[in-house]
Amino acid sequence: MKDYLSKMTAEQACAFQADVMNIVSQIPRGRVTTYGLVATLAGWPSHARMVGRTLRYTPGAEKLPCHRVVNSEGRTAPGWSQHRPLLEQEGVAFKPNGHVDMKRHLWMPENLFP
DNA sequence: AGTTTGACTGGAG
DNA sequence: CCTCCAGCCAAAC
Repeated sequence: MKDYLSKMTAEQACAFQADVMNIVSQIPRGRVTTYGLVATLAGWPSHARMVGRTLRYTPGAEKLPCHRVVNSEGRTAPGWSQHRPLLEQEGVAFKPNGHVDMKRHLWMPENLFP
């Protein structure tokens, strides 16, 4: 479970990874979410960077709609030229500044915070 | 064992 | 809006 006082064990890291994959796979078409939010949903707040790493390096992530994950400001991943086009072809609107219009596309599960 | 490195974040300038 | 920075934390050096 959440254990902010010690490092992740191999099992926790694996579970975290699985949770991230599971959460990302549920993002509806044409919607987006953020790294930090995914980390929180997985039960590990403050691990946004870990989410990014998981989506980039974990085999199997390519099958997921990982392009529907952007940073908290609605910016696309640096060094990934296809990120923006992939979203645009799903109907995601970008603001003039090149950021995703989060107001319109940010997705959150229904039963997030009881 | 100490340092650097990010598909991150929020705030300052 | 942009860049820079401290805080963040597991992984890779």
